Amino acid sequence: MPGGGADRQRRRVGIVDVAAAAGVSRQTVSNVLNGRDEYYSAATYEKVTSAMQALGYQPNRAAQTLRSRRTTQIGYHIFGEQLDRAQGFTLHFLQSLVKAASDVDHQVLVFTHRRDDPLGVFKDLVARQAVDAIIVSESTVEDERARFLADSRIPFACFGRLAPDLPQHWVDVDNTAGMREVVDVLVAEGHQRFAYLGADGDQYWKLDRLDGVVRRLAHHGVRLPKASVFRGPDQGIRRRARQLLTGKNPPSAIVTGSDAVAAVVVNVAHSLGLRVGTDVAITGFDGGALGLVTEPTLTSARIPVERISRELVTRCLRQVEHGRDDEPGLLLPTELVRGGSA
Amino acid sequence: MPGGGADRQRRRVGIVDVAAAAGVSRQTVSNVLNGRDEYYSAATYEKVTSAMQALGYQPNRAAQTLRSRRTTQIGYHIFGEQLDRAQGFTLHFLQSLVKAASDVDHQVLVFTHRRDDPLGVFKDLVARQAVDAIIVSESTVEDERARFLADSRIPFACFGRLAPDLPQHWVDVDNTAGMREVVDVLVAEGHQRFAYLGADGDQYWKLDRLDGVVRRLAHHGVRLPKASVFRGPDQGIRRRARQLLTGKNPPSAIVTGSDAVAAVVVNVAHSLGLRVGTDVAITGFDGGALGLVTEPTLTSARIPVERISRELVTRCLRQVEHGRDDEPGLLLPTELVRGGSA
DNA sequence: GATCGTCCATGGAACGTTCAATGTGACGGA
DNA sequence: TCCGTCACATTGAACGTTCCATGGACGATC
Repeated sequence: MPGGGADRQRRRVGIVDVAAAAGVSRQTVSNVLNGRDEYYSAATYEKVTSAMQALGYQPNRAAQTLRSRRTTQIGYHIFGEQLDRAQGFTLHFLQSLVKAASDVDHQVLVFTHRRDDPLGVFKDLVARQAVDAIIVSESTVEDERARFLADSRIPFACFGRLAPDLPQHWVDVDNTAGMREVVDVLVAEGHQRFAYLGADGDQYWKLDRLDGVVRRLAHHGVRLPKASVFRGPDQGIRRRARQLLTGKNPPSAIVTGSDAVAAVVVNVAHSLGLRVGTDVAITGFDGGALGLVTEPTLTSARIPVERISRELVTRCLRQVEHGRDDEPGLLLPTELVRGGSA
Repeated sequence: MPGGGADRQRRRVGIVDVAAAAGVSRQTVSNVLNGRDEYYSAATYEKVTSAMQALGYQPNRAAQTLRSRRTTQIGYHIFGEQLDRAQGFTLHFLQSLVKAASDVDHQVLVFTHRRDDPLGVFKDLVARQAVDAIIVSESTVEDERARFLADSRIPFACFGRLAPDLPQHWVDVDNTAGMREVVDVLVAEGHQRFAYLGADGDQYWKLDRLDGVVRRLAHHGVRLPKASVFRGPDQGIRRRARQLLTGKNPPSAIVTGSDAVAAVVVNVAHSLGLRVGTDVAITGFDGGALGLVTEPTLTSARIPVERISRELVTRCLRQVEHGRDDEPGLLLPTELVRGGSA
């Protein structure tokens, strides 16, 4: 093999190349890389970083992970079936999660469960060192995924409050308080005849929202008749909204459990020739993009998605770093968005 | 240190432990793991797999990646701004992508670009060995991301057709053909007065859909007056739909550019007291979940999301394995979904 | 009986990084 | 002079796997 084209397959530039170029040792480069500033002087920092720049060095994550046992990846569990109207919200949340993770130099790995072994993936991902921690959304109070993760001592955080006997690694929205604000606004504007429409399903947050409305109205001394409350699928919502608005003594304000439901109700009201915001007030819950494309825009309780993502990521990292996290669960307030619909 | 609690920090079970338990060498275990069946007998396969089972062995991905230079991860680029109605579709697509990837033992890493350096992330992910390949959706014909990836010799695949001078690593939907089918159905049912409503934006697929409608109607000898064509934002759609339906000589069929637009138009029609599917036909494009929650369900051209995801992943893996892929771009037909709206 | 090919299996080295321990020179106090 | 301390820098080993070259057994062929 004489006369060979030497650099037929050039080696990737690694930490040793940087070390050589900067005239220091491997470990020093590593220290600079990991910001252990008590171990190097300002002068060496300069030498090392400029050598990195010159060589176009990028640390190899596989090697870092192998040695340090940290992946800088967070798993996000996404349901395979989620085909309802919550899609807009879910995507928005995912986007903000990716953003929040990248702000602390982490990536998001999206995964679904296998049908035959719903919980297996969770453990596999960690065992095989694909992720450091897992974020679960739409968790229930007695979430089996959370329980499994806790039992397996896998760092995790849930979007959705957890039962007291579970580790309190959760962040959630104060649905009751959010509805309280919404009701207060409506009452302040003089509304007296209310109705509530929401999606079906027994998720606690759906129940909480209704509950918040009921309680707050009671507090104001306003009656919410049984017949004016309905939770069901989209078609049912549509039918019931029409029924309510065309019946005798129709509600002047319809509070709904989500922006998606509100959008449907707004359309029904339009179809009846009613001016939304004037003839009838309609409110939503979410405060996402959907509320901006309806006409008029929705008055709603905005869920602080960005903050939630940040907090979830923080909770994960604390567990990864300290092996535990004693921070209690976090209940975040919503922010009232005043649109034209109320 | 006598009398020590020996297993205070037990070593993770690795390939050597399996080898020892099975009475074979490391490499043999590795061969079994990677399915190199020409290198081991059925008997050793048995021994090895049962040893793995017994020890609960999970291969360490970091080590595998480091040595083999393969991550079994695919990057998916997601826009930070995507706040329009396409959210439902995007999430659906992501789900199917995760599924398609996991069918070939790969994971999906979701990432966004940094505002200051939109293309940097693409290269970084590959250089740092976070992903093997990248999937780009909503690509334009002259997509700069695609060009960058091609120049950087990074394996990739686009959802959206690419210019001929770019590598043809793309899969797309035949929008024109899809609309052809839709129009054919409407014409067959005797419709003569048409209108077209679609979202604004100059993405080629939006133009293609309109184009498909125009051409096919011409083919049938049906006129589509300029005044009956409109592309614009949601509010504009709503206004124009009302205008069309209440004007003199209203269209009997409204073709729309997407299920999202169709849903809006359906609502407008409802609001005017029209029976959708009887008084006026309305069609969509996507065939996703949205078309099922409207009432009546939408007649639409279904985009074969699952197939698209599979093909995209396949294209990526071919490039990763062979260093290249000469397969041409793939234009997939839609599938006509007959709902009650037409 | 030497040679070859096939089948299965093995051990050394390497992937690129961080951990853990050790070294060095300067400085100050006893 | 000796020792301890501090600030900075270095070296050997390890992480857990796959690549690569080689080895032995066995049967077939010359």
